[in-house]
Amino acid sequence: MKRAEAGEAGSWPVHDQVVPAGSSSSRVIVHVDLDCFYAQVEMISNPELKSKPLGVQQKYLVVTCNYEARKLGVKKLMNVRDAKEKCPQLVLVNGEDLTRYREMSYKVTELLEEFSPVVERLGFDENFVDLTEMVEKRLEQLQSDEPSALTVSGHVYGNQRIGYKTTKRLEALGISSVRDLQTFSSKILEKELGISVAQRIQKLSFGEDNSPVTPSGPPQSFSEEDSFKKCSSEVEAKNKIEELLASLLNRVCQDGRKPHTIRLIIRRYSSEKHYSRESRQCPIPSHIIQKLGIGNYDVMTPMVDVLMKLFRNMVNVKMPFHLTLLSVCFCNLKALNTAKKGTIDYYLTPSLSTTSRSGKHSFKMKDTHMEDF
DNA sequence: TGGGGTTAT
DNA sequence: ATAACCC
Repeated sequence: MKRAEAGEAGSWPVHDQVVPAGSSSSRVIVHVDLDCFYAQVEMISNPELKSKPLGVQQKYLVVTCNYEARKLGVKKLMNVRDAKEKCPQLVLVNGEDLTRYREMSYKVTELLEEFSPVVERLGFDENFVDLTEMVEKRLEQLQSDEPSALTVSGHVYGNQRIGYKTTKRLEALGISSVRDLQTFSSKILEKELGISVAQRIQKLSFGEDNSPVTPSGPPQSFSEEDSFKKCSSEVEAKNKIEELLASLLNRVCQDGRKPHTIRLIIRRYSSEKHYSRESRQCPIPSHIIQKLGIGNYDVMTPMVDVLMKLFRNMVNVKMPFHLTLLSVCFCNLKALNTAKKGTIDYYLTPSLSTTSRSGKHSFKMKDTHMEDF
């Protein structure tokens, strides 16, 4: 059972299931959910914060806070004004740069991968670990050592969080609780939501989730975004895009793989709630891809040119415009190593160094190939 | 509502 | 390219 959360039973009708010992279908999946992760990272960085009510701020939101702050009435995603009003002593740190959170997040995942490689990430602060194999092996070991009555049982809890849109559609059908969903006609639900969504959520309503834990592996995309009150000129947009791109290039450089697609995302100002984004993407020209490992100096300008073309494709710069968000995304990541084993290119990777700027590129031996010798 | 991510269509 | 979902 995945996504089982004992703590959240609350008002939800809970469906406990006994997992029989040795049952061939039972799986052992641990859900590791770190609470107030960003705040914890900040407290590790600066232990003086540990004794204080701490909030992590992004723009005018307190996106998360530590327990001290929670005791004093601060909630996740609370307005900074409201939070300060509730808790004037609240210490705020800026958490708009996710670099350290992302790094710590992957450290947690890597730690869990030592128990089993089957670890699925969900956001930066949740991991699902499939420990079935480990448990089965230990069970075998125990049974051969001491074949006394060995019974293992556990229980799982059904938990439902249906997404915003689906919630609205279900409400329209008069479905507002898990019980309602359990008893609702499958046929009608399938007609309303499509067979895929209908069957899945109805199984979930009974606490049945047999979806596998899918190892996340390295990320499929890298993106950087920035929101703001107003961006209404091309120059302004270009400056912001350059900032986002610079950070992204550093990240891509460290990752080692090469993105083959680039996307620009905008959010236009709208007085209504609507909150919708638009994007344009295109393949990254191959001559730029080739230079990607080498350092950012040579790629910055041509890449900005590409992005500004995407920008003008979306935004008519001859007309007034008002944007509230810009985001750049690298995706379609490829393991760069098209080089054949045994050739010199296979063993060498372009490297950042002082000589690379003067036109003489340098190369580093890849650690992963040391074992080849 | 931030600044990210994923998968399905 | 967008929509919907997750945190």
